[in-house]
Amino acid sequence: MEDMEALPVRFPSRQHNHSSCVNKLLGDAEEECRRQKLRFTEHRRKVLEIIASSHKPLGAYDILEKMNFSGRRQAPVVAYRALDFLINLGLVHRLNSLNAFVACMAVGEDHTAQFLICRQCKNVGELNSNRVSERIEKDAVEAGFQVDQQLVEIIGICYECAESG
Amino acid sequence: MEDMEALPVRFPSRQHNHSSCVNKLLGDAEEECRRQKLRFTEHRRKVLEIIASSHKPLGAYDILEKMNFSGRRQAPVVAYRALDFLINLGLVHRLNSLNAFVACMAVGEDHTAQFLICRQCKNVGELNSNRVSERIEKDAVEAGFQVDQQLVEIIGICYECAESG
DNA sequence: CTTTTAATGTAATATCGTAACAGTTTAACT
DNA sequence: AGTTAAACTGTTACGATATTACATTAAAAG
Repeated sequence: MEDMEALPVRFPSRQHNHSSCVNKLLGDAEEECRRQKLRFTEHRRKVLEIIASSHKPLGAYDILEKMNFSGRRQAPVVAYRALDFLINLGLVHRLNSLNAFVACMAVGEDHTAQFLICRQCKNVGELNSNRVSERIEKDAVEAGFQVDQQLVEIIGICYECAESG
Repeated sequence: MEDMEALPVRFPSRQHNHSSCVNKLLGDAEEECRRQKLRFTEHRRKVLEIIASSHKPLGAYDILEKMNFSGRRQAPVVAYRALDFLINLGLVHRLNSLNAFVACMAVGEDHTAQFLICRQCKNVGELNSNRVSERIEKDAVEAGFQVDQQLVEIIGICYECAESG
C-alpha cells in the first residue's frame, strides 16, 4: 500500500516573488546565528542575499562578481569562506553536478535535500522526500554501509517547461 | 510488507583480487565496442585499465600521470576524451562529489548507479537498488518533474572500516 | 584591559576541465 | 585500389573552480 502523504516539494514557480523569501532567509540566518552565537558578518549576509535572490544555481565566481559592493574585486577565498559558513548552517546547499550553490528552501525543517534540476530553465527545486531518504538509508544499511550523508541530484524537466513545450 | 529481494550491492572487499575483474572489464569493453562498431583504441584501453585497477576513485590528472607509457606526458584532454567515451559506454562512472572516476561494477546490467563512498578507506561501492531508483522516480513525477538522470552518492563508513574501528 | 578566538585581506598557486585547429588514421564506398 | 568521409590524435592555449599560507584586524571572553 502506497503512502500518500503530500511530498514536501519546493519548486519556484515563474511568477514567484523572490524578495519575500530573501527576507525570510536573512531573518532565519540572523536568528540562527544569534541562537548559536555565530557572527552574521557583511560577507556572509551579502553572499546569502545573492544566492537567495536567484533560484538558479550560482557558481562561486558568479557570486564573487556580484560582491563588488565597494568597487573592489574580492579574492575567491572570500566567497568560499562565506559559502562554507552558510552551508554548515544549512542555509545554502551545494550542487555537486554543477559546481554551484542554491539557497535552502526548507530552512529549519529536518530534511535530506534532494534536488530537482531542470536542464531547460535551470531552476532548481528541493524534493525533500522522507520516503526517498529512508529507502536509501535502509538499503545502504542492509548492504553493510553506515550512512553519514546523502547526495541526491535529479536531472530532468520541470513541470512548467514540460507544459510550454 | 518489506520487499526482501537481495540488493545488488558491489563493494570491493580488502582481499579482493583486482586482476580478474580488470580483465573482465577489458573483455566487456572489447565486446561492447565490437557490437556497437566503436573503436577501442590504445588510450581508451589504457584509461579503462588504470581505472579498473583501482577501486578507489581516481581524478583525471591521476589517470593522466599513469598514462606515461611512452615517457611522454599527455595533455589533459587526452584523458578527458577517453573518459567521456568510457562513460558513454557505461563502463566508467563519474563521482561528482569527488571530481573522480571509478570503473562500473555492473557492466551490462540495467542499473541506475548509486554510490557508496567510504570516507575512511576511500573505496567506492555500487548500491544498485531498484527500490531507491523507483522511489526517486515516483516521488519526482508526483512532484511534477520528469526525470532524465539520477545522481546518488552516499557518503559514510563501509562495513570493513566499521569493523576495524 | 589583555588574552584568545574568530574573521579578514592578500597573494600565490593548485586542481579540474575545455576550445580550437591542424594532422593522421580508419572505415566506407565507389 | 583510390577516394571520400568520419573518427581519432597531437598540441597549444586557456578557462573555471578551489585551496594554502600567512599577516592583520576585529570581536568576545576572562
